[in-house]
Amino acid sequence: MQPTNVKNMSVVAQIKQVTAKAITALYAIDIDDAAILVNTTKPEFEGDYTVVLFAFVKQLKKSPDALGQELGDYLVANNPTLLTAYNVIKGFLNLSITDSYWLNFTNTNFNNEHFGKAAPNSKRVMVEYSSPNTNKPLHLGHLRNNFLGWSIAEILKANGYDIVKTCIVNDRGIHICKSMIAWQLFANGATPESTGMKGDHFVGDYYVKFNDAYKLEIEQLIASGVTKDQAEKDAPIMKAAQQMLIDWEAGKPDVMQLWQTMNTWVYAGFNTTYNSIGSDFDKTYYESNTYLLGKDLVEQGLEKQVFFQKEDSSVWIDLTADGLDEKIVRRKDGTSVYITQDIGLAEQKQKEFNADQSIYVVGDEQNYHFKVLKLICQKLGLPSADGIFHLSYGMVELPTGKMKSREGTVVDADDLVAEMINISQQKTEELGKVKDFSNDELLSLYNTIGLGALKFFLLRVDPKKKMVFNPEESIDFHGFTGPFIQYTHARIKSILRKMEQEVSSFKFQVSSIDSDSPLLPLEKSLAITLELFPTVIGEAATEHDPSKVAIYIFNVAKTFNSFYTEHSIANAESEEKKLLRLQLSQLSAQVLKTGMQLLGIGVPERM
RNA sequence: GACUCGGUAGCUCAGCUGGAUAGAGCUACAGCCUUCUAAGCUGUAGGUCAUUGGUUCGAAUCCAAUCCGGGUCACCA
Repeated sequence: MQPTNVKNMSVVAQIKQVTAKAITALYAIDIDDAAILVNTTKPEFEGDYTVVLFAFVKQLKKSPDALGQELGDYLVANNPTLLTAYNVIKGFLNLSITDSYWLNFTNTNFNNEHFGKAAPNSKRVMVEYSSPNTNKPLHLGHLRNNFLGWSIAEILKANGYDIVKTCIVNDRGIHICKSMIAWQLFANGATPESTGMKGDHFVGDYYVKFNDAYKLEIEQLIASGVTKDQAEKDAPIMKAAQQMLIDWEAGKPDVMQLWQTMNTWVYAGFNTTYNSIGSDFDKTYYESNTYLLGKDLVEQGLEKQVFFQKEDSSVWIDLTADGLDEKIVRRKDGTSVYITQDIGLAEQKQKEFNADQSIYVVGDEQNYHFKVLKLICQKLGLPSADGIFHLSYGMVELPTGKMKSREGTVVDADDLVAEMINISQQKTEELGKVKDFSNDELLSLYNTIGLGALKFFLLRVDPKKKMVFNPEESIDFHGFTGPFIQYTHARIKSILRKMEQEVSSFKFQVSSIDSDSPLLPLEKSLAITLELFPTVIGEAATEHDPSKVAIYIFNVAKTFNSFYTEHSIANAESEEKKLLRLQLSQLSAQVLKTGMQLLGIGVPERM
């Protein structure tokens, strides 16, 4: 925090600063701002913010009470624009902020569309997310990944970073070959066009068909007296898939042709899904192009003696000193393993984009992998190494437990999105508030609400934690949900539309407020809540946690709704009050809009 | 087994750089639409913060052990 520009400092930061100064002035002791604990005051006590004094009691050899009195006196006397009163209860120094401070705050920010956002800081961050396999369509787990990736990118942008969004498509490997084999065997030349299916679902079906056929062959083999292990190896369809992978790596023309055709189908399907959920990428990497990367780095690693070779000529790194294992980086046959291409890709990204940080949005089952990846890159001395950050997120489970493709409990992304949009249509029609909307407007509204509900549901919990997706609860549009916030925004916009006269002619300038009508509790708590926005955006970025934003804007919406129910804006007690409330309303709408935008969620003008 | 993450209200989750009587939403119950959108607001009910011990002025938060659950420990990705 730069103490030079007081105007841009949060209230809490200012309190810390003046408290540190006060302690220095009173007791000739240097105190770091960060050492001072400031909380919001509990509602049952008088005051807005509380300085916790216990930490200094011992050092200053004062009783909490005496210290509180002295500090309080000094603070209020020396900061008349910020503080108006104090009281001390036990070791807590409760401070009251002046009304004029809050009036000034709303006055200077209500018309600022960038409120909460930081200026560009000339640092670049790459965010890799989504990273699908091309053998099946996206599911609920991918949605969490996509929403997180998009949101963290937006949050970092709001903190001034230059963002490059990337996607690595896993378009090669045995799983793709399985779909290809099954298509050859069972499709009779069918295509997405001929069947009217979305390409990714079409290909995914053949992946399922492969597994069905494979299972059947295993059963037959076992019935003929073969052991299970042997049957799994011997099943003809599996052998065919493995052969196809070899042919693919050899570049056999007909295999390449089929591979390209089927991937094209899948990409068409993915693009539809990405469009509907709002995912986009500045750069897409394909594993078929990157899987050979990193080979030269293995050589370099051997030269630098970061890696070592075993008798069978396979290449390893010893990470036991770092509490991990030995890890292979090149097979004895000279082919590279997964982590090798990741090292290579990290280097490639660095060359291409030269980012200060590289965030990988990947599930927590790969925690170990990314720990290893970062370590190896560091030991190799790659310039990108220290910037590697694994944004690890927990699995999405159903109330019945984990999603299992074998049991058909996987929630398909397209289905889910469609269902959410459907439900938002039903609810909207039931309420009948937008009967004058055109068809296009209606469709766009259903989309905004349906996706808003879904995205908010998946983003409102800490990414690191696994979460339960309850279909019934997630489609609830009340309480801690996206639609609740969208609704609050629409409400505010409705008021602003109705009071356009005031909005345009007075521009809401409130220069003073009469002493007869100080800030009412709900007015003040709304201002206090709004003032937190820049701090929250900063925290969400440093902790890579969009849920911080979700929880915060829910709070803003709740606080606004209480304020709105209690106080009339159009028929306020005085002109000053009316303008103040208009300012608070406009700033609330602004914060809700920006906050939702950071989550990738739109807010309607009406709903 | 080793490593790792978690266990907070009936359910889903906040709170965890130690601070006042642990908070939301959902559910249940009771109220509030002649006044700016009731997808709203207000209230009631709901807790041994997994257990035990420790650290200290103070522990849901830090430490240790135990119990329970997830993940990882592939020449898969």
